[in-house]
Amino acid sequence: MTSSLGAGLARRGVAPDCVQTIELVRDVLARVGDKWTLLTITALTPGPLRFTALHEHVAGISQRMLSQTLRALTRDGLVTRSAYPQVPPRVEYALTPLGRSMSEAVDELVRWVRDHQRDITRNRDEFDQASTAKTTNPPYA
Amino acid sequence: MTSSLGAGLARRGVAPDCVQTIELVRDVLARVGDKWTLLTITALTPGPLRFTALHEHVAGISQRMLSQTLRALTRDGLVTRSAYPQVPPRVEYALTPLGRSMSEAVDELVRWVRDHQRDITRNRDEFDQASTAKTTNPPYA
DNA sequence: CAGTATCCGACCTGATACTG
DNA sequence: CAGTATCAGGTCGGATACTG
Repeated sequence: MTSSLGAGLARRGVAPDCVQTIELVRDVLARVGDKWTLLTITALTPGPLRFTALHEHVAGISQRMLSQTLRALTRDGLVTRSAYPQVPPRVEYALTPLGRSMSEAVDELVRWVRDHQRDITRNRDEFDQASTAKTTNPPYA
Repeated sequence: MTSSLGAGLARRGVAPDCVQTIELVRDVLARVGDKWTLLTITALTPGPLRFTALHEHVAGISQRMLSQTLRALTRDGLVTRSAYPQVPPRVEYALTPLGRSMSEAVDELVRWVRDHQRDITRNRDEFDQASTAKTTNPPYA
């Protein structure tokens, strides 16, 4: 079996710490899957950046979302926030070793998606076409 | 560099198909990170299951959400839906080879999370404590 | 510069009820 | 059995305006 999640995670009555794990997994997965995290991490991969620089690199993000995303990443220890007491203020964000480590793990998945991109989009097209078709001409009819 | 996303994805002016890739990546990541997908896939890993069986295996899911999750997975070609024309109706869901393939890729990430679980929760605790502390006793003060 | 505060619409989710 | 329809509550994200 493929599952490092353990057999029967979805069953009722799994061990509490296993449940805790699955929740954290979903949590991390959800974070990396949210609208801006992946882009932000990618922007930080070459090296540290200041808030404004990030704001420019991650096209389309608002200050609010960037700030929020960075705080979440910092909280998890994936990114460091270094504030230098200057006027005007200067704050640099950088990936931590943990952050890079995760980034690499995520990259596996990124690679998978890239390798199977065609399959997925084709499947979607077929599905959508079939769904549309059934209104005018049901399959198997 | 670690990035199979390519350098500068977050920059303006990246190649269109690269943008398409990143969007699909986020899309897949978001799906796998949503509340029920991982649990559903895990439930299907041992073998095919009927709708009601899934509903029982994935504790806490509503019919609505299960139906929605399954449709999304089916659309992407990760799961097959086989309806047998009987009374009462019988519908079986199963992972496709593509679905298993993705499940394995995801498992890498799952393993990573499990391996770094302690780090993350510790980081969070420290961060939260520091945040709370600053109200009563600012750090570095 | 590096954020925070506020408002607001869109979307996601769960609960409940109904159907082929 | 295997769903869909509908509604209410909460959350997410963007736009805008303001601050140390």
